[in-house]
Amino acid sequence: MSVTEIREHFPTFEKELIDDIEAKSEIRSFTAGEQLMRTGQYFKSTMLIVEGLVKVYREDDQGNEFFMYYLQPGQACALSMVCAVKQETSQIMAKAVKDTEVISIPLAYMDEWMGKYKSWYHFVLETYRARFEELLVTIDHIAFRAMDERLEFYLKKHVQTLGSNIIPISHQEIADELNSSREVISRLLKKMEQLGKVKLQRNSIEVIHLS
Amino acid sequence: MSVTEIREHFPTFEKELIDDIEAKSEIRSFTAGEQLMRTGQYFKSTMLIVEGLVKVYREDDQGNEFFMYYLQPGQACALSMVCAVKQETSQIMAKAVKDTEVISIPLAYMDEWMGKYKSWYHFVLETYRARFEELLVTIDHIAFRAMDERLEFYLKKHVQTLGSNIIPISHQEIADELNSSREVISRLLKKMEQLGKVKLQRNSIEVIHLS
DNA sequence: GGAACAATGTGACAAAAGTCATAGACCAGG
DNA sequence: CCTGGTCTATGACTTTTGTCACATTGTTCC
Repeated sequence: MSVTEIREHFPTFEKELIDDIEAKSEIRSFTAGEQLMRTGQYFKSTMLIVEGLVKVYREDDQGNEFFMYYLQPGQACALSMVCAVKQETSQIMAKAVKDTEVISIPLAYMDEWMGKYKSWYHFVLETYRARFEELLVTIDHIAFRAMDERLEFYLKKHVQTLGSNIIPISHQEIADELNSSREVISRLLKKMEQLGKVKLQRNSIEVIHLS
Repeated sequence: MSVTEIREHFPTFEKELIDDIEAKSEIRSFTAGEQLMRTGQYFKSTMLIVEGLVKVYREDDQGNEFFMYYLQPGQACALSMVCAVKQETSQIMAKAVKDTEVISIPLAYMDEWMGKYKSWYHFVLETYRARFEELLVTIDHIAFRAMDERLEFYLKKHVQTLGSNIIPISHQEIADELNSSREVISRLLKKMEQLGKVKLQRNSIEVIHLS
């Protein structure tokens, strides 16, 4: 991991912090589909995303999963930070969607830098705030919105995150992530296609325009 | 606010921190039913609960509200902390359930103490973690559970929080907080009464035993 | 090309939750 | 003790979502 690369994705970090990161952290790579984190796991480090895309989701005892949010380069997993400090276990799962590189920072420095580097302190707090807000938006949707609206929101978010209006995903996968059933998603998608909002192909959805 | 009182509710705080709090914070009182915080408000301070009980809930554009969690003495509002740092607006509402006293700490010290007092630093992070976890539990419930289970959970939480198995609340209020309708809640409660789980009175519910 | 499999489409039905209408029960103030 | 207001009960109905069964269409790999 070069200084330039770190600076590119974390532009607010001051020089000394970047040096410290370079000296003390470790790069870890995950191939698409690999788990970064699973329920019940203890953390010994906190992770900053440098390359790729990570999906964060919740899973209950019966194996139902539920999509929460994506992490992109320049972001960090709030839970790995917050659990790290108290040595608590995680209640969420994270999986690499694309091939992914993360900076793995040992727990000890996480604490030390909070006092030492203003930019690190702000980064950590901003990470908490951003994830907290995302959870609130998630709650809004599942509490207040019906499935058709949630599906549109889900597609919109994917278009933004992937930077492409073609989403490579099956109806079954969407159903899992929204905790619904395949038939329901298929029906809603078909309705959206008739309204000209999307175009359906096998294993992918082309988003034309959403409200 | 006396040193003894602060120490009682925040036993982990070191002596110097308590002195600082005493010197620099302000006590604010709210009567039952009063709003501590509303959507869109800017924060100039962060609040620690000393006495009473505060309900934190979410509200959407159409005025639907949605119960998130209670704050009790010894706890703090994570959002007031996290928003404070970035001067962002809040997306939640907080209301005093009982008469409530809070320590109001100006934003400036919040930051300063993070570096200065280890116990403050840990308190803040633990606050984030705890609220984050509570949000995750909330998401689990609305995503994975049906209304009957959610209702039981809601009642259980109230019994714990209030320290009494008689909950003074109307069916309509419960319906609002679970984002359901009064009739649905009435029907479910009636079913629970037939199963011997609760006893219904006007404006209150006596919890006998929940699974 | 054809077998085997994955993904999608669709009708019929069930279950859960929301809505509407209406009535009775309870309570507070005059 | 009557009256208006709030709270609760309940049947009938609609809508949404979930489930089941089965047909159809692509895809992959011999």
